[in-house]
Amino acid sequence: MSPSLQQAAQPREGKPSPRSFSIESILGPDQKNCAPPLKPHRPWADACSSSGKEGDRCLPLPSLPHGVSFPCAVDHPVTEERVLKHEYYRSTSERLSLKSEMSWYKGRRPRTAFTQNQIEVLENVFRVNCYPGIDIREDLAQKLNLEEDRIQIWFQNRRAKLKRSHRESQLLMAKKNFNANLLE
Amino acid sequence: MSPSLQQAAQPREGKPSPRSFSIESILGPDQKNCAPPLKPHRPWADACSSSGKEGDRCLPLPSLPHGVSFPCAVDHPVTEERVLKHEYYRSTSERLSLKSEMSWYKGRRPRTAFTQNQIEVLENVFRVNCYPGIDIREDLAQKLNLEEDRIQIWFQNRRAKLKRSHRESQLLMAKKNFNANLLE
DNA sequence: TTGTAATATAATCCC
DNA sequence: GGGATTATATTACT
Repeated sequence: MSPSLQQAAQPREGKPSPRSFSIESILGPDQKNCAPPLKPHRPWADACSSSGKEGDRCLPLPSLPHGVSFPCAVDHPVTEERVLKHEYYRSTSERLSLKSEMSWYKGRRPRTAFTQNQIEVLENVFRVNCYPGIDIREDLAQKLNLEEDRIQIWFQNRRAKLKRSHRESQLLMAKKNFNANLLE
Repeated sequence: MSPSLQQAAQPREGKPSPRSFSIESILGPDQKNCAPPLKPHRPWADACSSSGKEGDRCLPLPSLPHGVSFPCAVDHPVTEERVLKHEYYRSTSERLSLKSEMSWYKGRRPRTAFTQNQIEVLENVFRVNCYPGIDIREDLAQKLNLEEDRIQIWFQNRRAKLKRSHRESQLLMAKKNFNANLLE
């Protein structure tokens, strides 16, 4: 136990005001049934509500009218932040067999299909610079008629891919060397 | 040379270009945000340098078939040579100039995977106080068997996340109100 | 089944 | 501390 920090929790920054609480009370008894973390972060999803097409079934969003204030000292219900994605998916797994019902389970941006030309340009840029700054990305976005966000994600994934492939080839080489040594 | 993608070329600013690539005119002037440099103290990165065992976290590095270089920043032989000696750019001020060419990042701490329980506790504390002082963090660290540093970073990221979600829901509401006004 | 766009978040840089 | 960005791990779609 650390009795000393019951409420010694005073940030020297003097920022927000914590209340008195003990970690024990938090760590303590029930730490199950607590809050599901996370939030969606899907800006494009609001298109659903205005399109009217499959609007209301688009998101598993709970009540959103949330006027949560940021300095989170007191009463903010983190709980409402989102319905946990995986749980949601799993609980509706039966429905997934029906393709026609799929649409309402997607809280995900529709996968972008890059054209051959777009990929070519991106690859060429990547070859020279795999960390394009914001201005380059914007420029590319405009020229390729893509959102800047797609570009950024693309580079991110591309770097990951490069790294992966490199790692693999390294492994392969290591194995080769290993075998070669055995043969000596 | 890539015949079909000249379209991407838009000489916005003149800058030294590695090659006669048309696209590189786009990315020539890349200033910042390129490769993450190194931080002074990273105990966990020890294994990375020099020793034969290239940690999996240490980036894919110049151990490719010699002569074949990395697709990124290929046109900087000097750089690549330097790269071979980790200590070199790690300790020199020159590393700043290498920054934009260093696409590989060596000493990153392995990503921590928190357990469900750790997250629950952290979330619970966060709900009460999202700016825990050093003493609380230390206590948490001890109780959750984590480094205090992990805790601090967690809270930092958690605050960022909250802020983001708050910002987004505000935006959403604004849009809704906007649409509602249109319908009146 | 594979490849990869998208997502979530820990770690890092820079102010 | 915050903002922006990166690396990384994972998910899910084609």
